[in-house]
Amino acid sequence: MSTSAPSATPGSSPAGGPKPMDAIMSLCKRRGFIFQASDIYGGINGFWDYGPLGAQLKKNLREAWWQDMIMNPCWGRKGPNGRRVECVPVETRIIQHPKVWEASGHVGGFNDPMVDCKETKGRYRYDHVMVFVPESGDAGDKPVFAYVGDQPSESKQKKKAEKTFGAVKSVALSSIPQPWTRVIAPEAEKPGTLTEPRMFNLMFDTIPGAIKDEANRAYLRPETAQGVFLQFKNVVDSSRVKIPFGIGNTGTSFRNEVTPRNYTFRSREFEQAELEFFCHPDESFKWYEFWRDFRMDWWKSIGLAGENLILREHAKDELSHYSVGTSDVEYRFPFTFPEFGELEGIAHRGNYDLTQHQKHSGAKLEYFDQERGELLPNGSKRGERYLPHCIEPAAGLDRGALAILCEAYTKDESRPSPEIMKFHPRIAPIKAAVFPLVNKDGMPEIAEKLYDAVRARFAKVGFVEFDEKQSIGKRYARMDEGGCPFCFTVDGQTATDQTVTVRDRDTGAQSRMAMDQVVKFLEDKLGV
RNA sequence: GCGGAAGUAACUCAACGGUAGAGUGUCAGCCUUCCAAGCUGAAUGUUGCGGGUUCAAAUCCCGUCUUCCGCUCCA
Repeated sequence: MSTSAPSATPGSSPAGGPKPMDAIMSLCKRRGFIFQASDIYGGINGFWDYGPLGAQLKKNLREAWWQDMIMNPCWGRKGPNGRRVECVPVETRIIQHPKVWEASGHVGGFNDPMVDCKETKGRYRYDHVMVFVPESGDAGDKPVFAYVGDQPSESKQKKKAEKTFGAVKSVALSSIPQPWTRVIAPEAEKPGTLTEPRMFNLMFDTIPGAIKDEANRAYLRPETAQGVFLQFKNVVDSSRVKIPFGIGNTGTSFRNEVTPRNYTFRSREFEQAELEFFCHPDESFKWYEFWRDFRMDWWKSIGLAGENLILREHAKDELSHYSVGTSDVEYRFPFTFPEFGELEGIAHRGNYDLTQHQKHSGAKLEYFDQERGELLPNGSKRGERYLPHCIEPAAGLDRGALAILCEAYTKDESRPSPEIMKFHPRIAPIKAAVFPLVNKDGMPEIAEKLYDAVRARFAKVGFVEFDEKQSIGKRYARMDEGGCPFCFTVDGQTATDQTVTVRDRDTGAQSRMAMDQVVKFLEDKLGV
């Protein structure tokens, strides 16, 4: 039988609005994609675990990135220099020397309590803010004037304070009882615009070593990129790479997000897949465009095609201080709809990071390029010494997995199994399933044999399932929710002509094929 | 961080202050020759957690945690 109901468009609900996020989350829990971390203890804010299907889904995503970025970069596409793109991997640690994060700029004004001004949007270090009050210390109902030492606000506020009180003295903001309804912020006009002090400790910290000594404080990395810069010289010295080339790094990072929100989208622990591509400054912008375009194509290739994916070039005033160009690959999540949320940032970082680490570590990180410089009489080039520029495509694997889950979720009420996860076969955690149509007449035995063969061949890329329980309809439905793209069923005809049916998840349509063609069929469909 | 809403079985949800239930799923058996079909049965709950009020709390009160929504934040 062949039922091919019209399938809903992946990526949007039939009405064209956002898909129901609660239904997606419910399915993710029910089928073992995503669980809340420490669920039985009531959960922990900002942390999520993956269940059996989710773990394999994410592994497939990570593997796809590894293959297409490191082992066979850009599917063999030629770079702007007309040559093959070359990349190598590293695997660097979550914990590095604390000075790394000083050099990178991550340790700075963000580990101290800060107060914000609601009127001017100014932000001040709490312990730096002083206040002019009357000499007596009692301002009565009058406002008092906050300032920051050695800033224009100091003299300005002092004048105002003296006009109000006459003789004044200055005290720390922290000595004034909250709420600060009578405090006028440094650049503000109205009183009471300062928030209470807040800690912006973005980075998690820890103390390595058996003895707890503050002097040893180290941080859990907020990005994997820095590990690459730290090992740049070692990689160059040990692996015969030549500029231009990339170094990829994947792994867990931590950010103490102020407000974890939107399911796994803004988690405090998350996994990144980052490539740092080093090139000569003169060629850097071309490489930036190259990577920007490839990364967009890549996300499309694993199933995020459609209107839900966009490439957004950052405006000038949005750029980091070191970047001359940044683009985001963004996906229209149900919870951002109709806006988009970032999946990956492709940043031109110039030579900022290598410069910083060279300065802070004292190590020489320049690259000696023997293919550049004037031609010498002996036929070789003089060479050129420089700090390479860096293009950084930095993807969030958990965000990628979430986008894939959202994109795949399809509700089709016309199907007996209305909820279908339409994963791209390459990413699908379950690759195939084998069923006996009924649990008798020799069918289970034949099906087991087929299952063994398929599993032996494809277990390295995902689950291969065998299911003989309950009705065939329930088994198909289960596979639809798990996102298994192909189900092979042994039926009464199999014993006589060695054929089985293959059912397509997205259409429900079936066709018959020789049993010994099943492995070949899957090889083609799964691309392995 | 602020404001609002919610939290009961794996999922979706019921239950007047008075014995915690249903549907779905899961599991087992029977049946079954292609789509959550049928029959029979089973397991799963300190009602998020901790206090309080009460003879009695899923229910009322307080605290706390988590999730969702809106602000804020997102180096």
